[in-house]
Parts: sequence; structure tokens; C-alpha cells
Amino acid sequence: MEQEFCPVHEAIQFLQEKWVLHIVRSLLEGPRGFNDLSRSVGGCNPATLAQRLDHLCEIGVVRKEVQSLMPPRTFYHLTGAGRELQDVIAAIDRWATAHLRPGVELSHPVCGGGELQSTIRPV
Amino acid sequence: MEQEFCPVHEAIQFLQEKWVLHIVRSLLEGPRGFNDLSRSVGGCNPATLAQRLDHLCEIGVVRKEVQSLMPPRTFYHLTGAGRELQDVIAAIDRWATAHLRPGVELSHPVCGGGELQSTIRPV
DNA sequence: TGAATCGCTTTACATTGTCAAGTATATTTG
DNA sequence: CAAATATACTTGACAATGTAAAGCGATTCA
Repeated sequence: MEQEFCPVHEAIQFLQEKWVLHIVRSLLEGPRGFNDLSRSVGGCNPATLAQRLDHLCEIGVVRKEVQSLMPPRTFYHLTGAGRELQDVIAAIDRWATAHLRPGVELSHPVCGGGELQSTIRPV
Repeated sequence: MEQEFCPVHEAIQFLQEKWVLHIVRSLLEGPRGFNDLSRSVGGCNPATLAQRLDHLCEIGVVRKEVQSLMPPRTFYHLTGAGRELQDVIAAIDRWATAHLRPGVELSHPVCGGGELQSTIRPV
């Protein structure tokens, strides 16, 4: 009793996983090693990062290349399909620069304080 | 010791919250009431949905309009800024139809089985 | 020699999301 | 007329998910 297959829905399913968009954005700038990527993503802990990268490899968006085991040296880079996510990131970029400005924290302001000024600037 | 303000990063922060992209996509099709929206989003439970909608209202992407309290009748619709997220959804749509096809579940295949065929079709 | 780096994994804990049920009332159905 | 269904959520208990901190084995750097 599956629904019809909906590509957009599927895509959203994995894009909304925490850190995935950040990871993709980071990898669009070039291939990186694990720690390097971790730093550039910022805030994602290694356990989660490892899990996300595994998943992204499985679905074919990222490829992992191990250059040497000891000393460890690994590279994660986007596949062709992965690189095409650039359009998505670009769209987010355009929206963000058009609508977001410094000010209030965007992420989950605890709705308790006073009036809360929106981060969005009216068009 | 704040980082420089980066709009894209901020945007990703809220877009990656679970269900947000689904909610936006759904609302792009037109305003909806709570249960209606819940059904169209599919799988998000009311507690989470209520929380997400609150947040989306706070940051100015969604507006809530209460038509009557009893019987309850509410409408959620995108603001101008919200509607402009259409470009983001459209980009996801394009990517998805180009790269995803029915087959394996995309969401978190437990990496234990045999060889796992990717849902992505090569270009 | 000792610190830092590499790519992770492990464990314990905190945050987050979900299920199921419930609230108050109006409209629809039998 | 009574029951079912709908509306918009909230609540509480519980499960899934994410995180912090530490650590591993080895090499490079000062």
C-alpha cells in the first residue's frame, strides 16, 4: 500500500537530515578529509558526521576515497549527482541573501521573551 | 566571538529542521488548515507540526490566520518571503526527477544487508 | 619527548520527535 | 435524536536521534 513514488518527497527526506545540506555545501567547495570537513561544516560531531557520510555514499551523492590507512588519509567528494545539488544550494543562497540579515538568532528562539523581531526583512 | 553572519548557513539551519521543507512544499500549493496540512505533509505528528508552524511564523515564512475559534478554523499560508522558497523547492524538484527513481528506500537503509543498490540513476 | 593531526568508534547522556489519547464544539450521517 | 466525524491542537510517556568527551594506533612536527 505504498504511495506513488514521488522523487521530490524522497529528495526532501534525505536533504532534511540534520547536517546534510551543510555537508553538501561544504563539499561543493572541493573534496575534504573527515576532520577538515567536520571543521568546515561546524558543529556536527564525528559520530553524526560519519553516519551522514555513510548514508550519502550509499545513495550515491558522495564518494569516499581512502588514500592510506596508516597514517589515515581519506577524501570525501561529491559524485556527479552530488555536484548537481549545487543548484539547490544556489537557490537557498539567493533566498537567504534576499531575506535574511543579521539580528535575531534564527534557530529556535524560545518563545518566551518579549516581542521577537523577525530576521526576515520585508520586501 | 560570533562568526561572521552567513545567510546561507542560517537558511540551511532552519530548512533542515525535520518536516520544514515538506511543510513549505505543501503550502506552496495553497493555504491549508492544520489537519489538512498534516495529511498533505504526511507522517508528521501534530506536536511536531504545531512546533514547526510556530517557528515558521516567528521567522516570518508562514502566517497563521484564525477564522473562528469555535468551531475551530485556521489557515496557514506562506508570506511573500515564504513563497519565494518556491525556487528552492523547484531546484530540489529538478534534481530529484533527474536523479531519483523508484527502487530502494532512500531513507536510512540499515547498512547490514547485502549489496545495496543505489536509488540514483547514473547520468 | 611531547603535542598535534589523521579518521574515525565507543559510551553515556541530552535533545528531539512520535504515538496515542484527549479537549471542546459544530456539522454531518443514520 | 444520537453517534460519528471534523476542526485545531495539547499532553504525557516513550522511542529515536544527536551530542560531548574520551580514546585508539600511528605518524608528523617542533
